[in-house]
This record gives sequence, structure tokens and C-alpha cells, in this order.
Amino acid sequence: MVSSHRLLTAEREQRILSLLRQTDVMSVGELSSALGVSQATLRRDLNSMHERGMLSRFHGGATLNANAAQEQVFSDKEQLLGEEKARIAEAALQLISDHDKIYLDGGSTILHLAKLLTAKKDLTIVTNSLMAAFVLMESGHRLILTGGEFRALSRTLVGPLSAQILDSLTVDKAFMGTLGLTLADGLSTSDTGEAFTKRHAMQRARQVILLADHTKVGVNSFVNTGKLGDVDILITDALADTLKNHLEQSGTQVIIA
Amino acid sequence: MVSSHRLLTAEREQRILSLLRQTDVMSVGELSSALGVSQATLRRDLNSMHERGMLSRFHGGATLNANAAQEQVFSDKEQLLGEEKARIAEAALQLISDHDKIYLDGGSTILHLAKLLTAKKDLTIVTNSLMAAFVLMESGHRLILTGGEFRALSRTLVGPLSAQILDSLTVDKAFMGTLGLTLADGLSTSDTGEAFTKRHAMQRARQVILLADHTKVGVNSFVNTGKLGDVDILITDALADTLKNHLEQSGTQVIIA
DNA sequence: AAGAAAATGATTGAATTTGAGCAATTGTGA
DNA sequence: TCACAATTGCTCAAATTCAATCATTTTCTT
Repeated sequence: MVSSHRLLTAEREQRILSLLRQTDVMSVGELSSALGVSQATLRRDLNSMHERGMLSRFHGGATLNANAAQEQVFSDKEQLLGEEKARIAEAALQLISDHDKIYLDGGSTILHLAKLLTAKKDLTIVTNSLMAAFVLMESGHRLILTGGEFRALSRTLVGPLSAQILDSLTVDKAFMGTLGLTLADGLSTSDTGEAFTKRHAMQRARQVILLADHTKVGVNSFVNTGKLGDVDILITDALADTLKNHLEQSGTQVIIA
Repeated sequence: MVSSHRLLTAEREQRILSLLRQTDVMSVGELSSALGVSQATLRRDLNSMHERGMLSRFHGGATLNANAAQEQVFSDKEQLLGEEKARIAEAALQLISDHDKIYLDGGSTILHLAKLLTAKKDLTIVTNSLMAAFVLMESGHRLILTGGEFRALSRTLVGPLSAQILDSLTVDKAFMGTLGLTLADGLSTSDTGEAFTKRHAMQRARQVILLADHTKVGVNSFVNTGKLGDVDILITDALADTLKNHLEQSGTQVIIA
């Protein structure tokens, strides 16, 4: 909405990151005089960047160290629809509270979300995604992997073995991805092992939150992984009104990010 | 820059760690004068860092976590004794045939081995090591992770949860690492969860192969993980004749790489 | 061009951090 | 075992930083 403002703040953010890369730690005062803006503005910038997981905040300044390693890691298909997925991930982040126990499914949208979790404190994170595990390795959160057979295509752990651990845990919220989503057939994916694990994960969560960009809507993949009714909240970037109304009438909250 | 800038929390923490890496143990007084802050502040820092597992506290001062000193970050550790570990790993590779089902433990020596496995065909690899999993992600081998709680220091999956999958599988050969190895106390490691997983893994293997460089010999860490008699083959880079004879007489084959 | 919306900078009270003093605890050596 | 010294955790005041608020400026929309 305010594109030229964004350019200015975006420029500041770039310079903040650049300065932090040079000098690991900087105080609010140092940064403020380096950029020629007031400390109030800088605090607003730092807090906003921290909430988006771009840096670590502490009393008196900021640092990049904690999540510096994650920056360049894995830029596969994250480029594709990066904007939309980032927005969906940020909306999902708002649903997470400190001390929550959550499940993270595979997929690049959820990988986006994983990178933002540094902004939260003391989470218990259960996941079958090897990439998410990699991102969260140094996060300080409690991290539990489901185990199971590794599927190279999605880089997730799937199949009957994965259910052994999964079935013995319960989480507050499960953040799920999907390959397809239709009114008639519900959720679907391409691999039977993957579907098996998804179904078990969704059963073990008090609340199921589906992250799906608009390209997934109307697609029916190969194996069914659940009904739309299993989803408590759908977060997407765009959705036809008819489908939106239908979902909301059947009890699924829809968030357009 | 501003010359009179008080040290920020993050800055102090970095310098504390850096000082401790140079000088294993430091007293509160030494650290306080080295950083130019009061002892009260330093105690608060040390206690906070201790709670986060970054160092060990004792009456009068602090030291790097007993484990951290040994296990540290992988990039550092892989350099250390790289020659010896590479030779041990190559000797271990000779014991693996195509189509084998094997278990890979954590540790940098075994990570070396994992990197060599591209030379083999159609292996089934079970592991609790996240680093090994990353190395083998694109290898084309069948890869199974045990699951369990992630332990940052060793980057492995440990604890009771890991046993659920482990106990339902059987492998031909288990390639194990260790932190300590003595005639009297057998194998030992620093974490109870880690020990639990190691014991289960060794039980599920027809043949247990221990990879340990000479720095591990004579060391007794914290938790016992098994007897020397549980080991079928020991691969190391150097071993005193007395110990070698003793092992061979009790049925453990010794390979000096 | 006028009005609405957003960003910025200053101000103020609240919250956090720091350092010093003091009682309680721990470790040490006789 | 006892006493002595050192270390620790605690509380309190001073200093710093933070979050919230508001006037002002800038930018966007109509």
C-alpha cells in the first residue's frame, strides 16, 4: 500500500543487516547514528525485523549471530512464489505463542515458517521434515524428529515407522502443507507413505492449520490425506469467495495473508 | 566509533566464550577484570549462560561445558585429527558390502564414513545422526532415521523415543562412536539420552564395529554405554599392545588403520 | 489539491540492567 | 570438627533502555 515507504524501510533494513554482518553486535545508539535516524525508529525496525526472524534482539542492541548460519541455507524452490509463501508463513507465525508444542510438516511454505521461529521462546517442535530440522538445529527450541523412512523428493521422514513416535505425542498445533486441495476430494499428496504420516500427524494435534498457496487449490493429487473438515484454520494468499464461504460455513477459519 | 561504549550482553557472552576457549578455566575475578564489568554482572552472565548449557559453572569460576570442549561444533572437530579419522573411516568402509543394512551412530569419525558410502550400492542405512542424514540425503541409498529428541551438541537424535523405531529393526552392522573407552569401565559418553540410544542400537546389530581414535582410549566419560565385550571389531589409529592383546583374547578383533 | 494514512522524532513513565553492600552458604586447612 | 576465608545470592539505588503516546512531517489516495 505504501510502496515508496517500503523502499525506504527496506533500504534501512538492508543497511542494518549489512552493518551487523560486519560487526557481530551493535547497540541501538550505534545503529541509530550510523543510519542517521532516531533511536525510536531504529527500535521499531529492530523489533519488526526480530519478529520476522531476521535478527536476534537483546537489551541494548541486536545481533545476527544466532541465525546467521541459516541465511544461505537451501534456496531450492523457495524462490518460486517466495512472496506469497513468506506472507503465509508470517500469518502462521502469529498463531504461535511462546511455550507452544507444535508439529511442522514438510514443504517449502512450512520451511519459511521454521525460519521465523527464532522470534519465539521455548517451543517444543515435532517434525518429519529434515530441512526444518536443519533450520532449527541451533534455535535452542526443543526439537523432536519423528523418524521413519527418508523420502528424497520431499526431504521428509514418512511411512509406518514415523507413526510410532508420532502416535505417542500430542501437540497444540500442527502446521501442515499439501499438494492438492479440492472441495470434493479434500487434501491429497503424491506418495502413500507421506499420506500415512500426514494423517497420523493431524490426528495428534488439537488444532490443524493448513498452509497452502493458491496454486494448490483445485488440484487433486494421488493419495487422499484427509478431509477439509479436518482443517481448523486455512492460511492462503488468495481464495475464491465461493470456496471461502463454503469452508467458513463448515467450521474452517480462513486467513488470507 | 564510540570509545566509551559499555559492553553489551551479547558482546560479553562472546568474549567470555572466547576467553574460556583460550584458558580452560577462569575465575569470576579474572573474567570480571578482563571484561571490565563488576563481578555481580559477571555472575549473572555466567549463571544465565550456564542455564542455557553454554558453559559449566563451579564454585569460584566457570569452564567450557565438559562436553562442549570435546564435541564442539562439527566444522572445528572435523579438522581435528582429520587424517586419523579419515584412515579409520576408510578401514570401516572395507567392511561394508553392497546391499548391507547398517546403522550409523553420531560423531565426526562416522560422519567421515558416511561421506564414503557413495562408493557402495543399495545400502539400507539406519542412523540417529542428523549430520549423517544430510550427507546421505542425495546418495540414493535407503535411509531411515530413528527419530527422537534432538541433542544439539552431538547433533543426534536420542532418548526413549529413539528406541521405538530402533527396537523394531535389525541391521547387519552397527558403526558406533564413543567419547571414552577403558578396559575397566568399557564405553562411555557424556549424556544419558545418548547412552540409552547407543545401547539400543548395539543390541539390534548382528555385528558391532567401534570407530575410535587414540584420544578416546583411557578416557572414562560420564555414562556407561556398554562393555568392551559388546564390540566385535575395534578400528583405531594406534593402540598399546597390552590393550590390543587383551581385546583380542576376549574375542574383539582389532584393526589398526 | 485536500484529506487520509503512515512514518518519524521527541517525551515520559515503566521496565531492565548494573554495581555495591550484606547476610548466608560453601570450601579449605588446621 | 571447627574456624576462617572466599564465594554466592540477595536487596537496593542509580543508570540505561524500552514501550507507549502525541505532535509533526511525509506520502498516498481521491
